[in-house]
Amino acid sequence: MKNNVTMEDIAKKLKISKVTVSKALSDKEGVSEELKKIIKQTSEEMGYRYNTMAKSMKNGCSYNIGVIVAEHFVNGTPSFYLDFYKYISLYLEGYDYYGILQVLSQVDEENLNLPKIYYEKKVDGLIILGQISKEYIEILKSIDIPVIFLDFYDENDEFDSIIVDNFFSSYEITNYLIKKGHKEIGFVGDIYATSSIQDRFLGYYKSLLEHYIVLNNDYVINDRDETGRYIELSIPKKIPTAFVCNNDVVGYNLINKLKDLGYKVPEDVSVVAFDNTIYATICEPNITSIAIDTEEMAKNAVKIIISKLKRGNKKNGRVSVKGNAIYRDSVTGVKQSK
Amino acid sequence: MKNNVTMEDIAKKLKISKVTVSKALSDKEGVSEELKKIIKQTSEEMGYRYNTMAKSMKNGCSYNIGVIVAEHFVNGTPSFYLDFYKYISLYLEGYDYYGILQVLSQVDEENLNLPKIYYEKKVDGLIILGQISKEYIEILKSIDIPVIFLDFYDENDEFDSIIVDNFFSSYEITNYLIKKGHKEIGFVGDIYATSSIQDRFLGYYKSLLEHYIVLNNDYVINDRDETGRYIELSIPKKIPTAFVCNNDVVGYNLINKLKDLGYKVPEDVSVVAFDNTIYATICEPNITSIAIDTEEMAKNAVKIIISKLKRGNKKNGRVSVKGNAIYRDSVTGVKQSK
DNA sequence: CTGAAAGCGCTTACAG
DNA sequence: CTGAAAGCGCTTACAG
Repeated sequence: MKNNVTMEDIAKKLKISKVTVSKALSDKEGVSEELKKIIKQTSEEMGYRYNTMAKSMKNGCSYNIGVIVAEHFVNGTPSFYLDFYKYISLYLEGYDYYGILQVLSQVDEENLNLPKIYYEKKVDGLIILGQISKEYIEILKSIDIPVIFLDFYDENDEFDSIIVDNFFSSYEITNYLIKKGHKEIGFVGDIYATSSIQDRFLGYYKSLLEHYIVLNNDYVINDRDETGRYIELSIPKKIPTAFVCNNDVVGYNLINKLKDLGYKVPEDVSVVAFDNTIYATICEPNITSIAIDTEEMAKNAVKIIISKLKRGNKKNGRVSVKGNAIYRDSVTGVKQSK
Repeated sequence: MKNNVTMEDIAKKLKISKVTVSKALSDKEGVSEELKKIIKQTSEEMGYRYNTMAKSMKNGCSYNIGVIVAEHFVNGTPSFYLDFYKYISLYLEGYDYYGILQVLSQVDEENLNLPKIYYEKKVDGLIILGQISKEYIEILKSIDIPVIFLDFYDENDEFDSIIVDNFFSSYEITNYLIKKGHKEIGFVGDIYATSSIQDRFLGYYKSLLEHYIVLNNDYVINDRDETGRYIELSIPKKIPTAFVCNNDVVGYNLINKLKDLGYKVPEDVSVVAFDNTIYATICEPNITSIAIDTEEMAKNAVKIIISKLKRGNKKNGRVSVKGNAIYRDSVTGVKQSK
């Protein structure tokens, strides 16, 4: 079944040495153009397939990158982490590398078991996708191949990471609202809940500051209780003309709440949100939302890990990638509003 | 940086031969328990990691399985094919195999380029995820490693495949409706559009037949035009007490349509659908829907490809995996209906 | 421009 | 129970 044509076989057939075959096939110098052509042709005819593993043995690289994602991120419904992985493997291919996905089970994470692909030298580097426990980060330090984080960073900054630029994305979308004429702008989200909500709040705040708009605390609405469950939104009597919501679900809830209250979106109130999930599009009107730039982030992750492999494991620090605003129908200029 | 402890190093330290080390570490016989223990311990101390590649070289297996998915299936929003992939890599690990995902670009599919991972002998087998062109199937035949299809099958049955049992799933859910007392049951879907809709229709029909319920053609409602776009559903004057919808989106549309017409769901009309997507849960009421058993299908795919690797590339034929009904609030017994 | 030799880190017979 | 030898399929110096 398996064809096992090797360079040796080609060499024998052509009565030359396998060294020459090797050189010709990998376009190294030291073979006449003539011979090279013959070798390549014969190789095709014989159905030769390059054996990456032999090469790997020689230079001790597997040409694989492990992508580790904690179990709870990919349980249940299709996760956008798998979308990250898709782009990772896509860009990896451009460097002749391949991705090996390994789901880190709850048990392995708790027991601090390093991934099997590491112990088996299956991979030359590791991309950690999403958050993992502090303890696990700690043991990751003992690993002797490059490790980077994607969509997460460790507080001690020992590992390079690629993260969403929540701050800047929020700043930009708030700028956009202000450019549209809005001056009374609210923010929906528990600013103590997660660091990403916090950054989104801060970006919103910076935009206000830059435009000399005073932050009105009545306009900052909490969206969840201590357990993280969403709560009924309490809309202030005097309502702003626009809201920045920390995610689509909240945007969706807000819009429905506003409609119940008799407000029109976007005529009376404009709404923007984050994440560009299905909630942005099942909502009436469809919500202008900031999409995480999964592709750009994955591309950066690949670039960084490859450079660590090729040019030594130097520090790169954190790379922030801002989102893409997807403009839809939930925003209007404040002039036309009435 | 790279630690490069080899068996040889362990052997030297212990002043024994690397053969013995090899045997001890892989629990082969021919080493005294005593020595084995010492070897294992020393191996740990020295931070030895097994080099899979060397093993691979010896027996010519890469211990990787390629998973190929056509570009258009994973473009845009998170795809459930990536969910398949997650389970594939999960189950593969149980066999000490790993998955390498390769997205087959439109261009490569059209030009009939075999995956790079095949040419580079990176993988011992291929799982094709989702539909690919007839021409591509044809050139896949020239491949000398096992190839199987997941969620797709070729008409000529040259490859083993794991598919959704649309027929049986539909049959079961219709039985469920009948058990609930329904006798007037409609079907929503263009039965000429795709083979999966057809199978779902046929399963529904079989259930009717078995219960001596005559198929009423007025109850079979088309849901899309020739281009595949969804159309306005034309509800018959005399309405059945239940509907089987070929997917959630259609179920969602149907329910909204029924509500517009003044019917109550499920009080007046019960509705079931397929795929268990978000549309089933954003709908009021939430729709009872048949979820594709991604995990079971992936598990089967892995089992089959591994067995082809180990026990020779024998034919397995088609394996159908039925879905899991997720019961929600869109169905009620016909007795209570009024 | 061409090739003989050594080596990457294991495992598999085969001897002792 | 232990180990010397050969080999998996390449590539990398080094000679000629």
